[in-house]
Amino acid sequence: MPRPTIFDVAKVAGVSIKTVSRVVNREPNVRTSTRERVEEAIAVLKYRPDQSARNLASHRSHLIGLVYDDPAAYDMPSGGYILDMQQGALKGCRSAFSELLIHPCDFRKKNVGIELKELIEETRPAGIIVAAPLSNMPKIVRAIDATGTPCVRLSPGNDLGKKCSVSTNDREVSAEMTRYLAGLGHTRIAFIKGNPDHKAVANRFLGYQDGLKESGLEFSENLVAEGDNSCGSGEACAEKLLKRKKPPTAIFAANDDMAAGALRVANRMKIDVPGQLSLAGFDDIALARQVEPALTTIRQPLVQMAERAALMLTKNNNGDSNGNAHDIIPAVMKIRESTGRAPE
Amino acid sequence: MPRPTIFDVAKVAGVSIKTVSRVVNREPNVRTSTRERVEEAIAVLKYRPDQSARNLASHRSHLIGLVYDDPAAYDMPSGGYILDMQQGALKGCRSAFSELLIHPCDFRKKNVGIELKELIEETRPAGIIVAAPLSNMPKIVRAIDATGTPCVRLSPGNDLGKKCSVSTNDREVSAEMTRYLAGLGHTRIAFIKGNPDHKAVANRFLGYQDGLKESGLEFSENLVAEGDNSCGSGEACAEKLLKRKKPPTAIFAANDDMAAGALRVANRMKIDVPGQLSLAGFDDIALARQVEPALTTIRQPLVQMAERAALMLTKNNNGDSNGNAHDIIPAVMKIRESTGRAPE
DNA sequence: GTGAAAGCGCTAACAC
DNA sequence: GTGTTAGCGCTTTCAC
Repeated sequence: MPRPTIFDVAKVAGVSIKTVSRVVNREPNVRTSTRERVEEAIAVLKYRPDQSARNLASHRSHLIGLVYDDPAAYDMPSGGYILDMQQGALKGCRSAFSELLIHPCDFRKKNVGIELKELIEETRPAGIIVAAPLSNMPKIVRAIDATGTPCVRLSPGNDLGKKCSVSTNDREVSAEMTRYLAGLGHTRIAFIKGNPDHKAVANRFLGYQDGLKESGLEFSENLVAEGDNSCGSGEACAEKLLKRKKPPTAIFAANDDMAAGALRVANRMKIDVPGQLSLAGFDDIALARQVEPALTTIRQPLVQMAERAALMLTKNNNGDSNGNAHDIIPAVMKIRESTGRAPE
Repeated sequence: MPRPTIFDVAKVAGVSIKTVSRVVNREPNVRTSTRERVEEAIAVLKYRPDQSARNLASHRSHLIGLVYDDPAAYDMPSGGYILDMQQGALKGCRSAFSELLIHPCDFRKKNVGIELKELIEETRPAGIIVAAPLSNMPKIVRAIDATGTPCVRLSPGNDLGKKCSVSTNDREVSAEMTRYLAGLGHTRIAFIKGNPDHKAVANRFLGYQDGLKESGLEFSENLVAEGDNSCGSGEACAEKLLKRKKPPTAIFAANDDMAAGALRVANRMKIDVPGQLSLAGFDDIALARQVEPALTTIRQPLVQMAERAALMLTKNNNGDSNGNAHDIIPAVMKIRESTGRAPE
């Protein structure tokens, strides 16, 4: 039995192929009852549009590109981050009968822009999702722009510009975490900043400062260290912070990898967590639950963010009259075992 | 200027489109002089065949599918495993001007087979790479077979069958690790088995037994526990093992996630690693370097394995006269901080 | 060896 | 709101 075509669906539904096409492509001007008949026929026949035929006829592809920082390019093992994005993007693509093409790329290479442009021109995706921190890098965004491909940026930081974006409330929820730590009685709350290339992560630092202020706590540069999002940098920062004459009783790291690094240091220095030191991260990657004690962190809704981005690209959900949309999907706190009341 | 089609090339070369097609597809029955004329025309016009049109007419594509167990389907956070495979597959695909389509799927669902078959029929990939443990599951392999798509299996265990595969020497290197632990003076070396669905992981248990024998050590069921590859199951197994009246002085887990779970237990029970207990894993995922102390483990060459698989599918490198090939890429031991001499 | 014609399954433009 | 018709750029027959 050959696989059903649009003609088979049309016959079963008693309509023309054009109407089937309209339903499949979610075009307007189809009566609801007609649409339902067609949808039923599609379900009965298990019809799946042939991508090659669509692409050929429409001069577009139904591929969505997902561009992100290549985890193999350096020792940045936030695999969960990427997998979550893929999962969300895949979900969005499937619901629109599109396919996902993954494009890890290393922004440290001088010619990333050219490589990316070539890659896009070769595969002609219908749209591109760019993950942070690439989403806030001019050379990356310009390269995509040059191909004329629609693009949605994930967590581009504050420079929203003309393109669509999907972000989370990094700043607000970071303030919330800081207030939570203050509420536990901590007065010396340190912060480990992330990779400065990553603008959205920088917002977490601003949120930390907001939270301090809202809790009536003084901000001090002595309680801040700058990492690069890696676990190793978290270790280095924690060591520096904990060696201070007045060490912090709580450390809030801009991501979980760095928080995990800080935890390693605490274990090594025989500092009890959360008895003597509270530790909080951001992202809620799998690692947060695998370390001992499990990390209090903030769950970034990456899956939903990426799904939303894919939908913006595949449906025509994208925003205002200029085709702009800047969605915010809120993050939520996950209180686990690594935070507790401040020591006496 | 619109991009040139096969007609433009035919006109410039003074031949029919069929001849151009023959040249492009490296088919026989073209006079050398004709072929050269066509090739020159292609070069002059910078002609690139339109993939969609090719795919539509030929019912094939230049896509390679990578099928693996969906990490979102359960709490199995071995993200590094998947990312490494993707990286390798991507590398192989690029060198053959093909694209990679990722297909996470949940083998626990009753209708995975049907879903997978539909997905393949929709995208019509030129080949499929199936990761373990899916690669040793009849219902998965059969579903792919039913589509007639060429397929390379990654670590399918011992049931090699007719299809191509790429594996590592799980058994031999596990024996090596066991001998290494024995060489450190350990006589009660426990083993945490992995998910029994995963045949290649089962080979690691056989290797453990080989290593014991080669070291003159007695095998005992009391020193074996069965997990499911997850970090949590590693915890449960380690607890069971360490509560024995004669607890082991070394634990070898069939993967790093479970070894990390065992490490959590040791930390909780204030058992010094590696002073009182040595711990070894398998895979060398990022987590192995992020925990404290860093795990002694075995580096599985996943990147190369997946790259090899992609090349088998894209070039015609695949093996013997029956189109079979069963490549083995050896794994190597990574000795870190979690193993040391047996306590007195 | 080479070519002509007939689709592949869909979308686009326009008719009704 | 819905249908008709003509391609999209290529591969496949099969004839020469």
